[in-house]
Amino acid sequence: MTKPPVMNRPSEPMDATRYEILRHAEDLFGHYGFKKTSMADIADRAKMSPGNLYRYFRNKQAIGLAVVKLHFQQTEAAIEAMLMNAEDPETKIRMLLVTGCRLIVGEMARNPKIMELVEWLIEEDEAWAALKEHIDWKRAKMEEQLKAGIDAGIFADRPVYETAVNIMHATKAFQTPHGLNGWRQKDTILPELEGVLNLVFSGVRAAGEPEKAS
Amino acid sequence: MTKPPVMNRPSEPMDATRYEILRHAEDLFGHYGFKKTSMADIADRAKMSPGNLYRYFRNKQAIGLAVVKLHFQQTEAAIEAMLMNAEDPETKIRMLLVTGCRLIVGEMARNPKIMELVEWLIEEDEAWAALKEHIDWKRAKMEEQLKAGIDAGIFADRPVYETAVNIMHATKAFQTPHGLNGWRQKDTILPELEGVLNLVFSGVRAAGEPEKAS
DNA sequence: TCCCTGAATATTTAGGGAAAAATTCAGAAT
DNA sequence: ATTCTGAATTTTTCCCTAAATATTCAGGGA
Repeated sequence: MTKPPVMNRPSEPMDATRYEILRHAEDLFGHYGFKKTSMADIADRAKMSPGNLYRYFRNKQAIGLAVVKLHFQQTEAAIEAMLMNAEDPETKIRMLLVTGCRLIVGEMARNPKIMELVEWLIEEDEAWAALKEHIDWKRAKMEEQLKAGIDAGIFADRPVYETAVNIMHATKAFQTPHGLNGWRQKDTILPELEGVLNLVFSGVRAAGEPEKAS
Repeated sequence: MTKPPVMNRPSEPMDATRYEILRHAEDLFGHYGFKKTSMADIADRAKMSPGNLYRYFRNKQAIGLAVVKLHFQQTEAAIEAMLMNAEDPETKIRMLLVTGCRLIVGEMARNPKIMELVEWLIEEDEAWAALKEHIDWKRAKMEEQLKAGIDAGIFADRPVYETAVNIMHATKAFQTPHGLNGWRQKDTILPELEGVLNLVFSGVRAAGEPEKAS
């Protein structure tokens, strides 16, 4: 049984009215979609006049963006929680990426309207910065684990930032709603991501073969 | 994992009329875009009546698809030519992917209208099979080189099909018009692909560390 | 002053008929 | 028989206006 998604308490300071608007907006966007939800609908639910919404948000898109940002925050919190269960750096990196992917896929099934909103906002260049922040967050987490793995002698000693960026690129198609749409059947995604991760950790070259200058 | 058969891809039998239609259609699609080119336009250029087009193509989409297939064939030919310049398997695999990416990026700059057509056809599920064939072609080429590398002792001895699939997934975002649109500035793509390839060939783990069961 | 309302204004969307384009087809041309 | 034409038919797009919606703003109540 799946509980309906409950929004987390936002981490940024946010007054009660602002939060009240977001709560109802998320609910309505999820039910009817972003475009079919009117400012009047939101105002009704939040028991205020349409005009008042503009004291808290520049416009309707800004409300959509705030909802999306909350979802990113939730995802990050869920990933943090997951990471507590793992011991070694490799497993943590795998979890970081697999959990992220699983959450998006689950969200696309459970809450397609919100995912449409994310995609649309990204196309409109609105959510680009937010998505980039989320990706940077993941990459930074990964850097920590790469560092730990190198210190433990498990990973080859290579620059962590560059390596993290490369891993992010190699798994890019598994991490954005945009990229995930490229797949036809969503149920093969996780094994495929596992495959890429196996490759990424092992590499193609035989042990002892020198690296090529590219 | 089950390997799909690699089928011969002889271009469909193409008589002079059929080719004449395609020539002009490609030209018009490139100039005005697929949707703004009418069957009447194509018929005019090809000096025939609109009705006659339907003796050679089921409908307008089929013409678009044929144009796209031609582009895939051209790309494959260009890649084949490139591969002749390389000696060792690693360089060949790198070229296979880098050249493919470079060609798409170049094509997107030079011929954006045709790339839009590709994307649109894929969304309409029309060109999906053609794209899949193209991807399978690349993957099969890669398998050959993996095999050669393993035989030469340069690559670790792992199943070539699975490895090739994983490499394709890891570079997916660099290989489809769809995926490439996810990038903001196209001029950083090639270095980023190089980075992913370095990672893929070297792997993250330190030499001698055992592989994990995933 | 601060928070808010609701009517006024600006912008976007929806519906429906006209125009254009896609597709079909009866039969002409070769 | 085969290839092709051009008008007839079906489907899609375009365009325009009414209606819906987004956004602004002048002012009301704490």
